[in-house]
Amino acid sequence: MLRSCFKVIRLCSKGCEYILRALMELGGAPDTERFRAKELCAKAGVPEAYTRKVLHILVEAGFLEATPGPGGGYHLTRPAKDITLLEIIEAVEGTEMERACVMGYEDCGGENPCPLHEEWAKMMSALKQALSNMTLAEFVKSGRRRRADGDAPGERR
Amino acid sequence: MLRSCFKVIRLCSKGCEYILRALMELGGAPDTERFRAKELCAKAGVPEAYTRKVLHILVEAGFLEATPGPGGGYHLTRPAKDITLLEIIEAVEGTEMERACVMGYEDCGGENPCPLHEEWAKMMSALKQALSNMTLAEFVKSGRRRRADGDAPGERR
DNA sequence: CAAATAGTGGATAATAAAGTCCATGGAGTT
DNA sequence: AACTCCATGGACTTTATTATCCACTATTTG
Repeated sequence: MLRSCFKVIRLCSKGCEYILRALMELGGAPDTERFRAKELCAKAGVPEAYTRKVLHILVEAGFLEATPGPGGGYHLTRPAKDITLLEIIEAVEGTEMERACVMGYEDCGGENPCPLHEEWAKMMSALKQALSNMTLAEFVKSGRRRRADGDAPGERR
Repeated sequence: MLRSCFKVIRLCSKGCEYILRALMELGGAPDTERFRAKELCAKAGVPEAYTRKVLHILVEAGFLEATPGPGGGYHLTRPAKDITLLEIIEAVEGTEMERACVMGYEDCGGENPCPLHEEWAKMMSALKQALSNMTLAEFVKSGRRRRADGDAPGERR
């Protein structure tokens, strides 16, 4: 193995990972309740300063609305059951994710696919399917089940 | 999107990408023929010095044998049709790839899975399946089809 | 209006990954 | 033995990603 070896096969960047972990902590009434970045990040055990940036992305993308000042915070602009994980991930990571060639060819696709193109395309399609089938509401709910099983988040690595 | 934004959803590291691209250039008689790192990397359009490291990994892993000196180079230790892509990728990347939690939880799995654990596990399993179904021989062959379609490798990004 | 709270934005630091360089050493050649 | 070819190994540089800091602005509360 290469000495400085990677986290290979990643669904998404750290930033995206963090926002997912944070959102998972939304808790009972994710639709209406306001939450503050500080608290949420603390609960989720993710770096606040960094995760804030991602929260801001979600504001710009229209998923969240931000209110400054005392009593402020973020809240969802639409019900959690109408937001899919795919939407969130794509908002954070961009939508080129499925376009990138696994083997790094710039021109991969169409009549000039890399040997893995077909398989990878299938894979990505299944992945998108799965992610678009899971709503934020469901996601938060299974997160709560997780916590209920007794767990401290903990950092990877 | 986060400004300095990643290549997300990666099958593997650059090093692994390079070795795949290089191996794809093995050409007609991948079983017997010796090849030199320099030529292969040039053909594949991948950075030689870096890819050499990965070649060496494959030597240590027993896939390749290296012969120094004039007329030397590398050659496969077993027929290309008996080597799967999964083997190669795992040799380069290590086998922990499927163990890593998508959401970055260290303790994900078993009775305490993250909300995406199930889906991701299915995905990874399908991926491994696909990669273990493709032999290096087939891989090289489809690579040749690719080149025949007229392409210059080109760098990503 | 002042004070406190929260998000915004930019600059910068730290870490990890990718990539390069060069000296070393083995293997054939003359 | 001297020379050349080619893989090896380690140190080093560069770039990308992750992470933090701090000054700034908006908004509510007293």
